[in-house]
Amino acid sequence: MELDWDLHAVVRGCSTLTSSSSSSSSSSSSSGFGYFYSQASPSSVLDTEDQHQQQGITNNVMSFSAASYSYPFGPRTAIEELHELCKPFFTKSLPQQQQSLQASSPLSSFSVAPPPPPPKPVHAQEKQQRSNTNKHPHPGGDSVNTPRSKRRKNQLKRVCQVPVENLSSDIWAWRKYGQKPIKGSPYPRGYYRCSSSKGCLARKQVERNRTDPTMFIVTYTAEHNHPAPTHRNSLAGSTRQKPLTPQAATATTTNGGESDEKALTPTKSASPDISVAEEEALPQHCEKSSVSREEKGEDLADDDDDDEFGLSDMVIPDDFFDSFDELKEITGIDDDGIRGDNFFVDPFSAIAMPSWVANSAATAAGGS
DNA sequence: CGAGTTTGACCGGCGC
DNA sequence: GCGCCGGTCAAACTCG
Repeated sequence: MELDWDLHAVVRGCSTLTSSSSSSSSSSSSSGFGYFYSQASPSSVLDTEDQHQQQGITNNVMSFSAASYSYPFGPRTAIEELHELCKPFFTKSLPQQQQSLQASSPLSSFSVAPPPPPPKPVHAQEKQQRSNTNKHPHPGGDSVNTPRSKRRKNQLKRVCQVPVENLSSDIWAWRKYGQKPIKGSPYPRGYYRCSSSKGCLARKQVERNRTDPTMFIVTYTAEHNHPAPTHRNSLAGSTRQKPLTPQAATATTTNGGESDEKALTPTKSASPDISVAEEEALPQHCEKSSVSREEKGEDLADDDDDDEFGLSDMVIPDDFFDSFDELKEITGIDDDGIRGDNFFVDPFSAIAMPSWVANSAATAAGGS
């Protein structure tokens, strides 16, 4: 309504922070990329909403200042770091060969779309669906697969904080299905669901950080249950994107929530925020540490299934590896690992912005 | 015509 | 139990 920011409903550059660092990190707002998982368990932790509103996102988000970040454990390669970060989320359930695959192609995890577990006897989401479908037997086919899930506390959420400059798009096609003003925040929250697959439960919420308008808070809910699209041009919604002008991009990123969204987003390219593969990877390897469901046991089981399923079905776009090559050139990283400090100068922009991605990001940002 | 966005209404979780 | 507020639906609309 008032904002165009939703166009930037893009997450990229998920920082590779360890959970330990998250616990110790305090706040840092700017150039970092933060993320955290909300724990919507019944008893504890504030839900992300509350966190945002009551404490300010930066206090709760593990912000990551790329420029200043340094490894406490001595020289490591980015790949190793990624592996390290991913371990908790992959090794547990990964078959041996998949693990080796991951090792040989570290970034493969970026394109993995851990889908929601297939039908299982007792599943939080399923229970959720059941109850929802019972209560809301929406005739529409869409609603059958994506029942209203108002059981917030049972939802798995992964929250990322993305600086404006790191906004881009992802390989997934997102369709906006709603936007609401959030109490206490001058900026509305946009609601997106995956439009790549009708049955996909993946959703994300995008809102501007009220304490730092230059940051966007992206909350992922559920997982994709299908492989990532192999080519951007196959993404639904991309047709709406218009060439983005730098001015437009600036406007969208700097106009706080107060700006008129419609004015800024005449083309309605808002949501097809297409982001890089890593966006998807972002929640995963960035920090699958905070899963929020009522029952952690279930969480683990579900995650296992997710990972396993996702990897088996994973599709890695050719462009993706091309992009990685670009990254290596840009960062000076060779196959042996990181060379120099520049890798973390803006690791996400590099990783997340391969040429084709950069273009789409610009389109998305501007199109909005 | 298909796919996406906008937007008001509805529903239910959650806090008091 | 009540009310607030977040999440979702779905009709209407826009755009290519």
